[in-house]
Amino acid sequence: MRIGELARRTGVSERSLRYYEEQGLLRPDRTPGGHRDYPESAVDRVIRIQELFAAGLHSAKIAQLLPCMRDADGGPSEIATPRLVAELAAERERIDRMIADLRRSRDVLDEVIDTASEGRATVLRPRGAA
Amino acid sequence: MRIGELARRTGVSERSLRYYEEQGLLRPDRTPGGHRDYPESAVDRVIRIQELFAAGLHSAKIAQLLPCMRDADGGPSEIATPRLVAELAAERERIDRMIADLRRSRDVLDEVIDTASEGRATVLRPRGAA
DNA sequence: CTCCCACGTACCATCGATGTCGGGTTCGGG
DNA sequence: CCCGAACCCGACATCGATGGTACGTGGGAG
Repeated sequence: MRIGELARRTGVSERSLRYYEEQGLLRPDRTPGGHRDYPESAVDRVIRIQELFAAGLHSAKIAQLLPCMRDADGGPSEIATPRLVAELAAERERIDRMIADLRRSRDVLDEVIDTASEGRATVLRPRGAA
Repeated sequence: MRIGELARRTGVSERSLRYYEEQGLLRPDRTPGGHRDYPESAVDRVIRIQELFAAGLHSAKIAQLLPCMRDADGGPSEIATPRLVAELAAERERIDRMIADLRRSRDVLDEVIDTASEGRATVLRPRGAA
């Protein structure tokens, strides 16, 4: 399929798809005229790329990681090197820490939201200075 | 305390502390000579600011949020407006989605790491909380 | 009074993914 | 053949927090 359809089906802009290719994350064929021609599997791949970006991985790391992932087509086409595995383990721990941080921040937001709810009740039923 | 000590105790650069002030997140007193003079409570406050930044909140929203938080000094100095509460609830959901995404990405990394480990000698891999 | 470090302000640079713009080319239906 | 839509490419802009630089000043110890 061409870039327009892939953009529509993934929700990712054409600009970003070209950027992904520039970063080595996608390698579409080209029509004789030079237009990009993506296989069906590109849809899943783009979605996975987006997830990894959301996890804070940089394009360079994703580029190393992608060939080691189980593709929709079958098994991984490459096996991660020990060095890459170490880096991924580090990313894994970073993600764990990030999840913990996010949980704390979420709790903070909950506290403020709760306090505001109580405050509103207090406004309706004043109880003296606090 | 002055900015250098606060930077040392929080691990946040002086540059960032000045930026926080510029964004209305900190309002230190000034010495007669113009140097910033922070209260002891600024340490906790800066740490909280960092957590909120890590959660993806922008400085403007943190500026609104901070006065509504329970301070080390006592209760919140302000109560969140309904409008702010709505925005915070939206942030809360965004954080929830982010956590879910991060879990998925972590699983992806685990899969790659596992695949790489198969066939090799058993590798000790930290098994964090699921 | 003099040092010198810590501090002040102001400004420009950086990172990475993405937006945007402009000008040129390909494609496919009529 | 013609036209408009879709595509290509290259280059510049953007966002936000932070780093870094340059240059001037406060402040405490000697």
